[in-house]
Amino acid sequence: MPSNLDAQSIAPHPDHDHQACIDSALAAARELCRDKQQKLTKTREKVLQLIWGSHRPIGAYSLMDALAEGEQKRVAPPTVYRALDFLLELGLIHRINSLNAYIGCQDPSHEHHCYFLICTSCNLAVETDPGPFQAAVSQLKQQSGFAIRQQNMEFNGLCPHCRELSE
Amino acid sequence: MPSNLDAQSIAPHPDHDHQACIDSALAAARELCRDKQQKLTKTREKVLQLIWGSHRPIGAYSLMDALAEGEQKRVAPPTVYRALDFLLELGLIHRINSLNAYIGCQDPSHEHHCYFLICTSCNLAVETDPGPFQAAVSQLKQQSGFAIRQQNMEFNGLCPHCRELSE
DNA sequence: TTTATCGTGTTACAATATAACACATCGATG
DNA sequence: CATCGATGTGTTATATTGTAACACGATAAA
Ligand SMILES: [Zn+2]
Ligand SMILES: [Zn+2]
Ligand SMILES: [Zn+2]
Ligand SMILES: [Zn+2]
Repeated sequence: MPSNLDAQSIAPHPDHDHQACIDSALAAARELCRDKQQKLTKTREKVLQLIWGSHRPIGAYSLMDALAEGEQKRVAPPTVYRALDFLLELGLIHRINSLNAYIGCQDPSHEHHCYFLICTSCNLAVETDPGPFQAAVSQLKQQSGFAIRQQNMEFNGLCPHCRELSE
Repeated sequence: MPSNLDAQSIAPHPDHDHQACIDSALAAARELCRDKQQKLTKTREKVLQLIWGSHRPIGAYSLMDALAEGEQKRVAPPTVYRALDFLLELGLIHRINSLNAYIGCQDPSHEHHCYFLICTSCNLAVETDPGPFQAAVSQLKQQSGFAIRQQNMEFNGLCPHCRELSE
């Protein structure tokens, strides 16, 4: 996990140095692509950078709008979706199913399950450690007889910042 | 939870008496609507019944197709979505975000979080007990500072039946 | 140079969901 | 009984999210 997050919480502080998040995410992406012999093309890198524009999930069509900024032509949906598919495949981003939106992965260096806390007020999405849940998952495998391959958790509520504001 | 499920697993056995599932689901729905002073209209009841047609999530447009069977006219999307909204609101059904589809709630008598195991082969979706996960959730609340209001888990894998078939 | 592979451009379309407004039903109230 | 308000439905149009199919271009291996 990146180290420039609030020490008291896994949620990024509103005042944190977010450029550092972007830089380290892009650096990690380049490294991962080198390792896996995949090409981080201009389009893919731009999409990843835009996704890392915030810690909030962003939709495919918003990404198209963002890509269009300062350009002559808009890209068509397939262009964005191909980039998203590539980034998803490599684990550089996650899809938030409840929002039809995409967010950067905090730690793409190894595959992992998709566990998120999502603020219903400001849309902040924080990736969390699946570890503490694995005992319950094991039990569930036993009881259900399912061969669980993918875990996806999306919890909603108020982030620390929005809690303060709502008091 | 209904009692006509396989004793060895929380997954419904392929040969179980499914009509009993439908009947008890509809009975529970009528009771809940009476308690909450809500009207289970013809459309709403029909939609609920169709959703309970299987233990697989079904999409809104498939429901529209099913509603059209043997009828002169097709209903328009808003009709189905209104019924779905009503049923979701009352907790009679759940939405499976990863599939854009809807499935009957196993136990609508009290509010609870949405925890599902979903078979990637046959689409069987089994609702599971959030209980074993709550210790980890508490810890997560502490560490994240989030006020968690809603929990949604969707785990994918092979159901017991499909595991056997794939061996 | 040829060929194969990969990434992109472009057009059209599919699938899911909602907005807005008209109408009908029905029970409460006068 | 007559009227009113609340709720549910019908209807049309449209928004939002995502894909299929095929053509083109760059790159790199043979
Ligand atoms: Zn940041
Ligand atoms: Zn927030
Ligand atoms: Zn059944
Ligand atoms: Zn199965």
